[in-house]
Amino acid sequence: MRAAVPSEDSSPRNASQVLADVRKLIAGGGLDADGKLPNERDLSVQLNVGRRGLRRALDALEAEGLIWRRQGKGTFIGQPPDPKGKLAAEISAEANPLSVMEARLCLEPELAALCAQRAGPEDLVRMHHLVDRIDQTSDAESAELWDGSLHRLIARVAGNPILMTAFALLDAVRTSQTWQDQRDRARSPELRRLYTQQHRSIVSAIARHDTDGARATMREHLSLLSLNLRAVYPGDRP
Amino acid sequence: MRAAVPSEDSSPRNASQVLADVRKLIAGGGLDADGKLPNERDLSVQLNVGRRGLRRALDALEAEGLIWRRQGKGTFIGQPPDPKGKLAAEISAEANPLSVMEARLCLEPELAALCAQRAGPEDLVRMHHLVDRIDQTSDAESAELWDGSLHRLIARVAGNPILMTAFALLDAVRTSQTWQDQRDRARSPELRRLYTQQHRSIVSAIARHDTDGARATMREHLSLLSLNLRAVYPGDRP
DNA sequence: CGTGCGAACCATTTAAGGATTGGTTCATCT
DNA sequence: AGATGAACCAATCCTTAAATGGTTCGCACG
Repeated sequence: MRAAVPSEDSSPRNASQVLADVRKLIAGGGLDADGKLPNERDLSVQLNVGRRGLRRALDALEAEGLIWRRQGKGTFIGQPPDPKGKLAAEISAEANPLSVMEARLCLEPELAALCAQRAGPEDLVRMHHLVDRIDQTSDAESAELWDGSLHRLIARVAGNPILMTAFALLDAVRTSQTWQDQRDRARSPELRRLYTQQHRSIVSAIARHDTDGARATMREHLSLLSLNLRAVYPGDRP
Repeated sequence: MRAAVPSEDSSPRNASQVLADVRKLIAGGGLDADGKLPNERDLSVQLNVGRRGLRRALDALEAEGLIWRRQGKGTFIGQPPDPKGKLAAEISAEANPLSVMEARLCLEPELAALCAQRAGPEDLVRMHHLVDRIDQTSDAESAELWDGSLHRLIARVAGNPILMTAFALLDAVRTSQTWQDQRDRARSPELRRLYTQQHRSIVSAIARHDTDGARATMREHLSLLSLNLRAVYPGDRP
């Protein structure tokens, strides 16, 4: 490809082609459970572009909030987990799915409210990107990653260190547990549409800086999740 | 030593000699900054006792609370550090009094609501007892301690492991900070009466299992604290 | 037979070294 | 001047061996 078009105005075209290729890769699913992309050296060979050119595409996607990168670790889709979550999980007692959901219902509406107070234009653009990704992804595992990323971004933009750590603990517990049952992910198209609508409502309330609206829509979303969880995990209490 | 007294009633005497030797070592200083003792194998040679005998002495000292041991790590004088300590310190570096209060306003009303669902008779007795103690204590520092105990009890009775961990971190950050200004504690009799009234309202709502009431009264209490805090720490945001 | 002892084995933590991965710089080419 | 590939740098991870406390086993002695 590069050899075929070396003398054309290759720079803008080639860069946008690479960007499109990486987008396709991100959208295509089939990545590891942690959403890890191939390393830069492999990916540049795979996409037939120099590493430097690839990095420029990755820079753009990172700015959009669709990927995160860490030197020595790799490149991953979505938003990064807060490292304090793992630490917090070490000192926390065991939690079951119902108590995790209960904690989410207490915490995340408040985070959404704070996020609505503090979100800037760039944050909102990223949230919209993530909602789009959730919507457009067909495989359940990727949808889960994008979904988790949206919630991570909201928690981060909320801007409170202690609450962020609390959220990170929830995030760490949720992603480390094997009670992610297959049924939990087999979402009917109906349900998926409803979730997406709820995500859009949350982000819309945040965009309007509507604190109460954000709190209410997040609570609504999590209540629905809670209902579905209880159908799978009956129990008298968390 | 053992060779010199093999035929006497050596067991109790030898054991107490070993115990005394280890005590001397503990009291003598000259250990590392982290209070680490030599490993058991070295120490048994040093004190001319078998490892098994040494372990019996160490068992006794551990039971007395003078040392702590961890497999793979070593034996240390004193008590183990609080596992929350590192994480709380990290959070503290990013937090300020306003953000701590903000987190309290988000978290503690929810804890009070869960507590109202789950409190048993014994819990209520303890809560009333603590409220009485806060009321009856004349010095500000003690009142602060009882106050903290009440909030901790509420968080515990709420019964959610994740939220409990979040609260514990919040508590650790709060109590470790030097922002505990003396003015913060010099509460006028007027204000103290109001706080006590609020504490009673909270516990009363909890006793009635009035979830919304508990949430509202806790929020009211913390909002007043927040107001007073803002008077001391002006700032546009947490 | 019961108890103590040393040796051996087991389980957890730590440290070190090499491999992997992203971040940056340098030299060369267009 | 900008793009490119190669080389170098810095951070993270993984593996392995060593260090350390926890426990068991076999033997000796009273």
